[in-house]
Amino acid sequence: MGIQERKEREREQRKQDIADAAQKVFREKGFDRATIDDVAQRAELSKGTVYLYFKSKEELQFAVFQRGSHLLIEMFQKAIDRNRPTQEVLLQMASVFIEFSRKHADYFELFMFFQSSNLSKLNIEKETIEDYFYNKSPFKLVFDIVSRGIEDGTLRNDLSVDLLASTLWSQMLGLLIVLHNKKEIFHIFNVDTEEVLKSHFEIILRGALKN
Amino acid sequence: MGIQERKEREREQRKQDIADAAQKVFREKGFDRATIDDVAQRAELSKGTVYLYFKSKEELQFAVFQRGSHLLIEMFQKAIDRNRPTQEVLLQMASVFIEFSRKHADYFELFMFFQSSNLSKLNIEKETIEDYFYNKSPFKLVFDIVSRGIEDGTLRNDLSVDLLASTLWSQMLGLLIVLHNKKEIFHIFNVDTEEVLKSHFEIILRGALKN
DNA sequence: ACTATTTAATGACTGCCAGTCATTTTATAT
DNA sequence: ATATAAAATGACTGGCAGTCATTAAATAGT
Repeated sequence: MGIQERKEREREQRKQDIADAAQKVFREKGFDRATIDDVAQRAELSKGTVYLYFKSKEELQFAVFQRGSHLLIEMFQKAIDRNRPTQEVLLQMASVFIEFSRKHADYFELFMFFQSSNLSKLNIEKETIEDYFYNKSPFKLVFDIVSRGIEDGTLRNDLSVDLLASTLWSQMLGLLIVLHNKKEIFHIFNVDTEEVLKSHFEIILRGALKN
Repeated sequence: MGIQERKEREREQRKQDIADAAQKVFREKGFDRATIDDVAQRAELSKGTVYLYFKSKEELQFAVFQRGSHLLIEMFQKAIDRNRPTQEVLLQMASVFIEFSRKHADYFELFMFFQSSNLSKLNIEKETIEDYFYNKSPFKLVFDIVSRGIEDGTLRNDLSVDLLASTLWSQMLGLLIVLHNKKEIFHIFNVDTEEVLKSHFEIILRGALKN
């Protein structure tokens, strides 16, 4: 009796279709201006149906965020050349992240949004959020490379892999958030955001490499 | 004819009163749940009057943010002991910032909100925002101490004061944003946010101090 | 093939609220 | 005392997230 399974697949497909529609609408109008009716119309469904698949507008937003996250993972994977020295790979990843924040600013702004909200206060299925962090976060890739870096002696070994990876990732993500769309503001202080990134790497590398 | 001046003062006073009310209401209900009517009622004024003084709910939010920023400046000033070595003063400031993000989480969440929004897209008087960055940002204090640190040889001198100060500030603010309210999430990766802060300083100090 | 039952989809409706604006009240000028 | 200007009011509008009673479609039972 494959009916259960087929229904399961169909349900998943519909969910994807709605997320597709949401993605387009959010990109076109921006999250705040977009309405659930817009999304429903785009997906050729009624508003009520959208709510059968996503419990809130925020959950829909989280679904789009996850797609952005997935894109970042792909970009990382494409960029990582495991034949190159670890330091180079790490810098390459950072560079991909910077590129992501610029070329896919709409996605990156979702990163900013969810970093800045108290996830537990959002009307999103807890399971959905946990599944993301357990299974779908791009951080996992960073962990792999940092792990290799500590093993091959590139990175300092007085901090645990978990800790060093978490720290480097958080610093990078945090910095990108603070710099994003702030060119003009940094110019008030006679600084360009590009330079800040460069000096970040100057400081971090000196601080994180071995010896 | 001091009527002009008196009126000016009264207007400013009323603005403060409304901001006071907003601060209380936002703290009690949270920004999203709070309504302008709540604020008006708290200030014993009508909704329309609130809009005579603030052009949008966001502008009211920005006014409260500025109070938080002012509090942070005061906390910095109280903590800075210019007789102590620069490295110690810098760490002391970082420690105050961490304390601020915890003990005044409602204010800090406004920092997060405005860092994560595109300021130019908010319905806030441009002049208000510029005035803040030019005259009221706590970053200025960081700049002073970093400047001293470069002069007295504590900090590396191959980066300009503006640049090093901007970088250290952005790293710290970004990291606090990423860590805030994320204890549980970091635990998924076997890391505590406290440790991340410690290792941040390990890395930054090694990377930013001279030689 | 027909009927009953379960599952999916619909869209009119509700409640809420940011922001507006014609009207009223209060303060100042003449 | 009256005219004019400035400040305050609150009823009203438009828009939208989320709900739910109703309808339609799919599946199961006989």
